[in-house]
Amino acid sequence: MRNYKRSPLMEERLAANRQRILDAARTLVARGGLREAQIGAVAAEAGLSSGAIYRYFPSKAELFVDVLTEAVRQEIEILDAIAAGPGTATQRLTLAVESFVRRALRGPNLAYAFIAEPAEAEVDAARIRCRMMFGDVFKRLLKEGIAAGEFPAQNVDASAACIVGAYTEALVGPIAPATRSTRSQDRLIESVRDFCVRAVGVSAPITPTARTRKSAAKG
Amino acid sequence: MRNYKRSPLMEERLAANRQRILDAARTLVARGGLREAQIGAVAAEAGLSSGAIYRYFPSKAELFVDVLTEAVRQEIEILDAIAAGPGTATQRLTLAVESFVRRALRGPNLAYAFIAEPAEAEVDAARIRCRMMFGDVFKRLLKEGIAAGEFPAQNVDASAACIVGAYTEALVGPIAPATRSTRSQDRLIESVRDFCVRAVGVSAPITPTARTRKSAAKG
DNA sequence: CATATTTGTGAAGCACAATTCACTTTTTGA
DNA sequence: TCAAAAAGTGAATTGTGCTTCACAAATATG
Repeated sequence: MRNYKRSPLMEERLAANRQRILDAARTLVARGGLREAQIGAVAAEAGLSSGAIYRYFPSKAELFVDVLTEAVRQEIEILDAIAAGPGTATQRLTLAVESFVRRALRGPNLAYAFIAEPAEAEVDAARIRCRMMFGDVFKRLLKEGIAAGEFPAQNVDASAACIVGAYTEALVGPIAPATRSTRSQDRLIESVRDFCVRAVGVSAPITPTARTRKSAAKG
Repeated sequence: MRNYKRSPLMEERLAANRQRILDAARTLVARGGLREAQIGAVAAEAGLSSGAIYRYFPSKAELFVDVLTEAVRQEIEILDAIAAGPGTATQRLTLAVESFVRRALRGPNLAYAFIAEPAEAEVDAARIRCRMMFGDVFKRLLKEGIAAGEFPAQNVDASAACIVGAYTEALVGPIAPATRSTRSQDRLIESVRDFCVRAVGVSAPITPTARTRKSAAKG
């Protein structure tokens, strides 16, 4: 028995286990935050023993960096698609913020829980990188809008960070927990979206169903 | 020896110790975040033994709730003074954001480190309350501005939260660490300030030395 | 000054949760 | 079917840092 080789079936099962661990971790974080997502709990949720986790991930920190990375990658893809899509920069910015906030509120998407929550240094570092990635999407959008004359000149680094900060706070801060009904969620989404759009200096405020109106007179 | 009474001198020394503990904790947090501020370190910094801490505070959590509360109270006082002061709502908002960001960047004021950092549930709860207190100051300002016709109607709860989130992110997020020179700090302060002012819907953007200009034409 | 009371000390105790490891079960290859 | 290899188990180990506590030092009272 020199040459041990995993059968394709086994290979698959292992990959499935790994994914189940990631999913379990994600679920627990979405449910109760990183605080609740202990190795034991993750293992139980995944239907494995705590020891088994360490066959798949070298440490708790690395596990959660992976969870975070995966969750954020999905979000970034969506944001990127919107940013690269059709329409004016204003329209795309509007859509990007709205879509992010809506998805976050819907949960258990948890990218948002991750952006905001604390953890061991290693995970923390990954979180900062992720916030930066989100910021970069907006930064690009801002540059385009400024070039197109839609937005006034501004410090795009700062504005991008402010946008990320603004909707994060609105999502995980004191406001969100009180926001339960679909009705009030919609209101929150609109409010945050409009806040961000105004913040980058769009002169004609956007109304619920946004369309470009070059000729719009301002009050 | 039935009726033991502390001499005034002793009373004073105890109060001084208590304050020294609070200061030590504050210093350590400002220096290395909550992560570094362990009971042992706080005790050493205060020139006491770890056991002594527990003569003054029932637990680490309560100690840090007190530290946080004290730090935030100072900030709120300043913000409140600005909010209640003279000038249009726009001017006061401008000044409030600018002043907060400037003070935070100056450090070791650490109110900001506290707003953003994680901790045990108890401290976390206090942090949320504090963010709400900051939000409330802006909320009032927004209401006034709307009443005065300076800002368009908007969800003041959401906008206030967004403002707090925006400058917090700009301060503790990815941007701030790179911001070292006074020059670039000034730029950051201006950028964040302008972002927030535009965000609430002031039609005429504010320039470094702000003045109201009703008639400003747009490009 | 003698004694009760409070304050200060810091090593020991404790709780909690990550990680390891001796062992069992399962899979693989002959 | 059997032995080597790998995967899985979960109780024991470990590390970390808050909290306690038996004792010492200081302070107050008679």
